[in-house]
Amino acid sequence: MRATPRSQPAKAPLSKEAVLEAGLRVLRAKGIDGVTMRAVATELDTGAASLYVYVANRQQLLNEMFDRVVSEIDLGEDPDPKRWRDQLESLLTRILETLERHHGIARVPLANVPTGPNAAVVADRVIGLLRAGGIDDRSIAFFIDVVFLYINATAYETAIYVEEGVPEDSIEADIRAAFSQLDPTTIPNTMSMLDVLTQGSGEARFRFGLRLMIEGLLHVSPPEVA
Amino acid sequence: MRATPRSQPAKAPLSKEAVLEAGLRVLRAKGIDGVTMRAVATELDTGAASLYVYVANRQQLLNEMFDRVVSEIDLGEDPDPKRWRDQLESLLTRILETLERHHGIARVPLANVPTGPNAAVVADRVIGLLRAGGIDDRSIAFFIDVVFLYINATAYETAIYVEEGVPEDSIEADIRAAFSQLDPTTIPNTMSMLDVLTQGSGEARFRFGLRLMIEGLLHVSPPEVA
DNA sequence: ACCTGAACACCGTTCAAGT
DNA sequence: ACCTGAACACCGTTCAAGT
Repeated sequence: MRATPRSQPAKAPLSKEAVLEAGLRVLRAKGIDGVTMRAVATELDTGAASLYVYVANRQQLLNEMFDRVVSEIDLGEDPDPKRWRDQLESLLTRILETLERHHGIARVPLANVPTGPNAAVVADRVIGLLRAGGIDDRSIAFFIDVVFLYINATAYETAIYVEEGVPEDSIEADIRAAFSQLDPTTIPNTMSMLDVLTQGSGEARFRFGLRLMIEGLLHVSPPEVA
Repeated sequence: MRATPRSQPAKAPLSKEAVLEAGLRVLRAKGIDGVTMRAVATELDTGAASLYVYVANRQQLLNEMFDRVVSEIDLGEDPDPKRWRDQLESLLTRILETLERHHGIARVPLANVPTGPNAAVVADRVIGLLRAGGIDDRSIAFFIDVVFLYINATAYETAIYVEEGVPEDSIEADIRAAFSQLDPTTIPNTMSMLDVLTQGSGEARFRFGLRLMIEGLLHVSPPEVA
């Protein structure tokens, strides 16, 4: 049997597509810090140098991976002025969940304004929901910035705890241990509400923050601009 | 002349203190990513291995540097129920400014709950101001989390732009350029408010977010806890 | 045009050896 | 006890050489 091209061990040819998929596989398996050029290359049975034909550098690889992740987000139903608040809160929560499912990918939009097509569509839907709620454009412009920063930071923080292997329930114990090391007279308020401070899941805290921002939007006057 | 210890070239003896100060000098000069064990060691005229007598590892060095930075924050006057909102907004803004003055140090509290003494005192003061405003403890507990996440993420984002040398005014042009690459029919809302979207300084956006959260606190019911 | 091995200039951390 | 050089196991990126 002659080794024709077709009978080769079937190593898939490289392509930007293949590089991104390999990157996402590595992300799922080892988290964002595990996504090194070498690791992605190994996943593709090649050397790190080969990737540079398809991506300019590691940062651009991560940027493109991010936009792929964002494409998974379900935009939900069209904006309905009667239910815009619920729709908005649900969409924003789905965004968070999608980012959290991809350990640490949220560091990417934290590090540079995402300009991929999918991210733009998601942001556009958020704007649409706010308009359905009758919010003025200037407030919307600022709100978008604030709320995405909040979502990304939340997802990134979650990823770090997962990466460090901190079990959710040990955080409370850690915090208590740390506070007990300090001089209680310098932090009287904290000491008098230690129980309350450590209550509530990350999810509940996130949703409370969302509600604060949305409710605030209904009571704060639009920002002045120069 | 015999070389007595006193007549040596006066290399300051190492100490945790000295290591932290060297770390902060490197931070000011090269940003958070420049704070490598080797760079800090060079600053002290020694090798990286020598630092491990005083700090367990790089992460702990950064943690301790962070608490030192936090010690610079001016807590302001004692909480006054008549002016608590202004006091709170000012304090939170001063926290942001202090973090922004130390390029990228905000990545530290984003990566692990800060448990140093100075951070605890600052948080305690924020709690005190909220109590002066009559906010209930459960809302305070969640608010603290949310607002510090917001501040840290804002400071971190600023640091990245500075590190990458992006001039503040080029961001608008970059965003416009990115949007013009996309299919306008997929982002109708965005296209119809492009001007508004790029208005406003980072400072103005940050303060708007703060106002949303504080105003929200006055209109949202306290979170339920299991 | 695409792919590759080797090299360059870095990292954090450990450890045996010195004082 | 403190300090150190060298080594280990990594990085991202470049480049000359191959096909």
